[in-house]
Amino acid sequence: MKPVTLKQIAERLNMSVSTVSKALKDYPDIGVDTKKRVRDLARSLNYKPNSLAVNLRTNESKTVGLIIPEIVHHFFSNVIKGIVSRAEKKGYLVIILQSDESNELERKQIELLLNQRVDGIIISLANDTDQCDHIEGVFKQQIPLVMFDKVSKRIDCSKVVIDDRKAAYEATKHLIDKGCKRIAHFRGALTPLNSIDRFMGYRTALLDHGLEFDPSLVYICACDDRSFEEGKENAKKLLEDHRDVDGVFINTDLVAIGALTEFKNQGVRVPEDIKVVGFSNWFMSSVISPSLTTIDQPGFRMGETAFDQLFIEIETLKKGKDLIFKNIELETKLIERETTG
Amino acid sequence: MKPVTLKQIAERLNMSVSTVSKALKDYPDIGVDTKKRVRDLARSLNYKPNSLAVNLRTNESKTVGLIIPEIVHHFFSNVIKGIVSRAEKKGYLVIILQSDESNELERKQIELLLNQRVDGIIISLANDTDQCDHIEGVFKQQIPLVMFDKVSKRIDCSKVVIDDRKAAYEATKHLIDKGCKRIAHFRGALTPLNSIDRFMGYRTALLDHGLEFDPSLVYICACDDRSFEEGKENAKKLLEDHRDVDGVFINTDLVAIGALTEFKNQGVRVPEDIKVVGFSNWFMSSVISPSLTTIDQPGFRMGETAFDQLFIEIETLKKGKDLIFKNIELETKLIERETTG
DNA sequence: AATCGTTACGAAAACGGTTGAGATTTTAGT
DNA sequence: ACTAAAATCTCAACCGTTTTCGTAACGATT
Repeated sequence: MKPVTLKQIAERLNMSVSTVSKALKDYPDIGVDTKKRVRDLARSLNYKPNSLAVNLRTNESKTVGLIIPEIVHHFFSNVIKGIVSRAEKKGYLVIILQSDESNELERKQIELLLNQRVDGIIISLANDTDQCDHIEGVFKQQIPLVMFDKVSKRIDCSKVVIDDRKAAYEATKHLIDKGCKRIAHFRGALTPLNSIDRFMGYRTALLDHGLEFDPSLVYICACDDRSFEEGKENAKKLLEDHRDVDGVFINTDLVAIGALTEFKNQGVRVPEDIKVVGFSNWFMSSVISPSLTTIDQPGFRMGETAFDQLFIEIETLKKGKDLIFKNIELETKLIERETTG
Repeated sequence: MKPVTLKQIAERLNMSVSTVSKALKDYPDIGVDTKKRVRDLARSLNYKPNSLAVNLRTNESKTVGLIIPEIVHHFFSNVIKGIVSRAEKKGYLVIILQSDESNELERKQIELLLNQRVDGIIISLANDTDQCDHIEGVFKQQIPLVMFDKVSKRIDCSKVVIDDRKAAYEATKHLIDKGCKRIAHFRGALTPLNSIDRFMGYRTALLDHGLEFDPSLVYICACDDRSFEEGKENAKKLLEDHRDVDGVFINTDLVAIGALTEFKNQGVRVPEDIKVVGFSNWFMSSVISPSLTTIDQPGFRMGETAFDQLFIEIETLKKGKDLIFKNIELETKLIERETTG
């Protein structure tokens, strides 16, 4: 009923616990026949080491923590999947927590993970996280931490990101190439780095191609769970303010889909009257009509990469060596679909 | 640098480790002033109990395992969110694994979780899981297990489900009420219980309302990552075989969206020529055009409920009492949208 | 016969906390 | 003053493994 322990095996075989332990771990100082006897019995009793004990002894938990702003989200669930799949291969388990875009929750959850003695942490910061002392705490405990997607310049650690600026530049340039002369931008919140970078990419692309940058064409949205509505609202405002706009680059697919809906409701034709480019390549963007041109943000690979880097750092730290932080930028690509057709 | 231990506190205060431990846990046999001294120091040193040690001693890990077929999935990510949020409130952490709809992986992952000594397991079975001896193993270890969504009749345990049959009945009846006379059904794979139940609900609804049940109107799809394509393919076949069909009830929203796409491509008007009802109420169903009438499957609440039940069972088992398995059915509701407008 | 080197195993400390059973001191009751 | 009863604190075992160090046995070497 209760799981078998080394002790029970030792008693049955009339040997000491240490011998059994060593036999199972193939220590050279155990006789071959003893090893065989131990292993046979262990197998037949279905012995599995108690990880709680192993963890305590070895001072590692073989688990990593993952904190993301929102679980129900195409991009993040892809990241989760990437992390989980890599972790499993390396014998690690993943504990998931959701910060709900709240800095405060994020703090608590980091505490939680530290108390749980996770071997490492992967995090995408909440939107309202600007001060990061809670993150510093992680390094004090000698636990590696990798950031992805929403990162902070303030913290010195490995980061897995895309080149938001470049991607946004490409998206905007695509609109220009398609003949757009007056291009609006629905940007994300003001603090997150990636939202800033996308904005910068948009602006640079305009200026590089001899188009005027007009701040009144930039609309802000929080990109939270109201994204879709925000897209509609911004689109509505846009149509009221600027009837001459012929292209929009939008910070997130979901917002873009909201905008598309509003355009359709008001009889504005896409792509004939306005062309639209989104960001992230949510699955639904490929199945709506008109399908949405967007930037593919490789969530799955970001997850994989983030874990791989974390794993390297865990191993490095175990060997007592110094960490070398990497800034890994993954390639994005423009997916051309009907909204810029 | 390294986390503070009880021992260190004890030494500083010239008392024994046990006194410190008890003081922090508010044992009645420790003096009030001692308690205060201990607590003050513990706070100032930022003491946090080492959960690895606590876990070993108390023989509980304060973590639960969750196995789902697919992480990147609107329904499942909602479930995850529900579970994680409830677990966190009760001081539990959640380890997530993905079975990828593979029975074999499922086995391994259950092993993994058992070795990790999780306090409980929540699982939605893989499509191809029909024999369940690996699940029996969980109960042998006295670890509670709760199934949700894709459950098995073969296993005696608590289950959180929706009344698939009733929901499917309602969906089909809705089509009938809207005037459909010849209603097709795109069903899920053959083994999963919920796919069978939905099929039964569909059939019963037809018969109850004097419509003929025609097996050739039933199409099968695996509902895996090719769902969207499957929807298109089935729709294509349907249009080839049965031009007279005026309504379809489809096992999953994503398949339905694939079907809608094919209908649109072929110039079949929805809802005028064919009315469509999906299942699950994926977020995207509300933002596509025409928006999809569907059955709302409360993923978040299912997650919450599953964890709550698991929690009850964990507590029950701790007290040494016998478990009472519950079969919890959550309410679904029909969301009427444009595809049956 | 004393020394040495192997080989094969065991004892015991450790990891960091929990907890019941004493031990010691203080307080109260007669 | 003497004892019973509280009140407070410490001991020590324990959870299941890992790992260092010690040592017994035995044949080989000098």
